[in-house]
Amino acid sequence: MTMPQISPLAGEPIERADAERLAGVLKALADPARLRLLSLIQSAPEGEACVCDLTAPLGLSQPTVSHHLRILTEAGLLEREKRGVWAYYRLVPSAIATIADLLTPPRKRATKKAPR
Amino acid sequence: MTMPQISPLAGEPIERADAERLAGVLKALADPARLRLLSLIQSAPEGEACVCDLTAPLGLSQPTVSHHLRILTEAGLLEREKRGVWAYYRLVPSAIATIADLLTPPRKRATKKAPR
DNA sequence: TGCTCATATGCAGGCGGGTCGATGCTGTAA
DNA sequence: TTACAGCATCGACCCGCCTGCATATGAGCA
Repeated sequence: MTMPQISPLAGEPIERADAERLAGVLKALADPARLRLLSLIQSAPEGEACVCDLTAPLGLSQPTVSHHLRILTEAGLLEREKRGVWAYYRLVPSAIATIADLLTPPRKRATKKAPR
Repeated sequence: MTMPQISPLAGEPIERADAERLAGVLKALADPARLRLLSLIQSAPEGEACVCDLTAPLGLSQPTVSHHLRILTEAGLLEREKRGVWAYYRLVPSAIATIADLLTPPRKRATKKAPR
């Protein structure tokens, strides 16, 4: 899932393709279980966690947790590192920061001041 | 749809209720048609648009457009004003800014915007 | 080689959501 | 009052997604 380059809330209306790409990333975020996964991973020691650490606090089965982690990884929000038998997931901070920037109505394009 | 108060990507793991509220707002955003609606309304003259102006550029039927506008309004992203026969929609800028802030990890603002 | 544990994948059920046609509702104008 | 335009609601269809169970894969160990 590639990240859109233009902001949907500034200047020109966005095209269909850009809207679909951004919607794809937002769909990955728009799930309670996945939001909690991101939160759990972020707050874990070393900022990483394996599947076995995430199953219990979510109250979901292991296949379901793996499924959500896969969606988040394919969306570019998580990165996976296999160490031995365990698979460690960690956030990709620039990805989420990019989404936040895309959603922020930027006054910065052609104007004077950015009250904020 | 009330807005969550805490950031999902900072500090403590979020609770189920907060995750569901934030996911609800993100679900409203995570649709290509609705992203284009927000973009079209934002870029329209006076920053407002009625349904009849939005049907053609989206290529969707009028009931479908009204349906999406309703979802965005109930999520707190749009506000509706009836003037005569027309219903004018405009952005609620603070709502989208709030979502962007929730997604932004406060301490990690050092990450720069994606180049391009 | 076998065995076990952690994880991923396949499959199926059930539910929610996007879309449209038809219809109802509300102002506006003739 | 009647007719019409803009918009919302209703009903229905279809597709995608969340979930769990069962199973496959793969790594470490005896």
